[in-house]
Amino acid sequence: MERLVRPFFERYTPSVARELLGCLLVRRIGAKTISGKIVEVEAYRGSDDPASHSFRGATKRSAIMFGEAGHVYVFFSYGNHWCLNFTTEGKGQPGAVLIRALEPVEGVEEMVKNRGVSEEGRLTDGPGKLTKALSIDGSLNGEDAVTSKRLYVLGREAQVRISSSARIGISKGREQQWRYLVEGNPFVSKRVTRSR
DNA sequence: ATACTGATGGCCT
DNA sequence: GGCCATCAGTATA
Repeated sequence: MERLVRPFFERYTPSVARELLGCLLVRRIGAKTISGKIVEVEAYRGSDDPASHSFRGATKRSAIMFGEAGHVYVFFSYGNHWCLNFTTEGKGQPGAVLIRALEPVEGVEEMVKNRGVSEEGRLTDGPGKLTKALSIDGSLNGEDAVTSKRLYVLGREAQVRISSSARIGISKGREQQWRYLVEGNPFVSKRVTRSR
């Protein structure tokens, strides 16, 4: 499999999001490799998307979304969890794809250790869980996934069936069906849309 | 099975 | 002060 290149990310965010499904997310820490197939994502854009961090323009947190596509955007959520995104579109045109769930492929023992659990099940079926499993935190914010040795994405080998829904955990922008899942994959997040 | 809640911090009004 | 791109635990059925 080939690593995803810059032009892949420099497109309309929902298209990038759909095509990230089935790709392999790779995390390398020294000699160790942890990887998983991307099975659930969400697209976030800019001034047309009230659910996005970049809706009201660039802030210290969201500045990365306004920069070059293909970079890692990691933010701290609910005071407890890190969430992983890849930036999209062009400079000045903000966008990012949130990685919501993985199907573990390599380094399962390491994931178990990082998660601090005893069982193998449900290691990466949520955005906060997969960052913990892959040891991803704010120190990777801004990393260039096109050139990084620590965190990158390999293209998919086979076509996947995709279904979509409203995004999870947001109250505005629910009209967009910008959450994408690999149809029938058991590793997608189990939480259902809140009705707040 | 669903429903609610505490933890905990950054960002917004 | 209120609102979150969350999760694990507890309570209730």
